[in-house]
Amino acid sequence: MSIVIATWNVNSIRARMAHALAFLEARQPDVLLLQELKGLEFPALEFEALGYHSVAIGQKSYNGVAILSKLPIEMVTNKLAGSDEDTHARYIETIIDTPTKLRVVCIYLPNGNPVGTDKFLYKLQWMERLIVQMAAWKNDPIPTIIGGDFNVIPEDIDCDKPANWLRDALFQPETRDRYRAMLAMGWTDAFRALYPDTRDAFTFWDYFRQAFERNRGIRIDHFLLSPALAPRLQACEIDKTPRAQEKPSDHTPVLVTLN
DNA sequence: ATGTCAATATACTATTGA
Repeated sequence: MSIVIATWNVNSIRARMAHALAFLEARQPDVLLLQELKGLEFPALEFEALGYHSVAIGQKSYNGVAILSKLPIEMVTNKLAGSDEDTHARYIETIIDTPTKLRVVCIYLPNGNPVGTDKFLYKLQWMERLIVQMAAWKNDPIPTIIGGDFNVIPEDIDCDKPANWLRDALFQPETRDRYRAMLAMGWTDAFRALYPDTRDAFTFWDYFRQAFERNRGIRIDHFLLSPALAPRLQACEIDKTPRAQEKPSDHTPVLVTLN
């Protein structure tokens, strides 16, 4: 008895609907986390026709996240605690009956570029708020999985060439320190735990300069497992198929299998 | 500095965010 959870930044659900439906048909994950919906409308009925319930929080033009689930799903909140001013649609927290309860959290962590602006400070503050939440969940009886676009390049081996990313918010020491603080608390990076030395395993490639064809990418879409959940990690796979199709998202899906 | 894509307003083009 195992459960498969996938995450994918689709870069507009409207533009990527055919890709999303094809991915669900091909891989049949039990749960799919989506980021960067880029609109207020969410096509819940089309996903329901494939047997997926959904919860979504949209925003005009930017951001937006959703969770699709074949299993019963209950929305807990769509706001990350710790700020009254933050109106971005970047967070959904749910409980899914697997049939034992599992806390499934979908995040679209702020990009933070350019460094030295309010955007970068917002990113760091958002990470601080998430860390506070993760500390609270660490000892909760319900195991937790956090998946999504973290906009963090954790280590040098998670990019094609560190020199290309030195000025990028995704690669700053402040950013990486906060990600490492999450791991230091006892959370597990699912992909890296299974493949500690694997290089050139990326989840995002820029649209320009034939970055995908040359595999000049970064690994920024992650699954973090709470200490109680980590022993149930079975597999983690980056599926590059959707990125190779016509008019793709710049990200490709990651799938994790839990027993 | 460059490059590409998607959404939107400024609307057969420019701006913004990524």
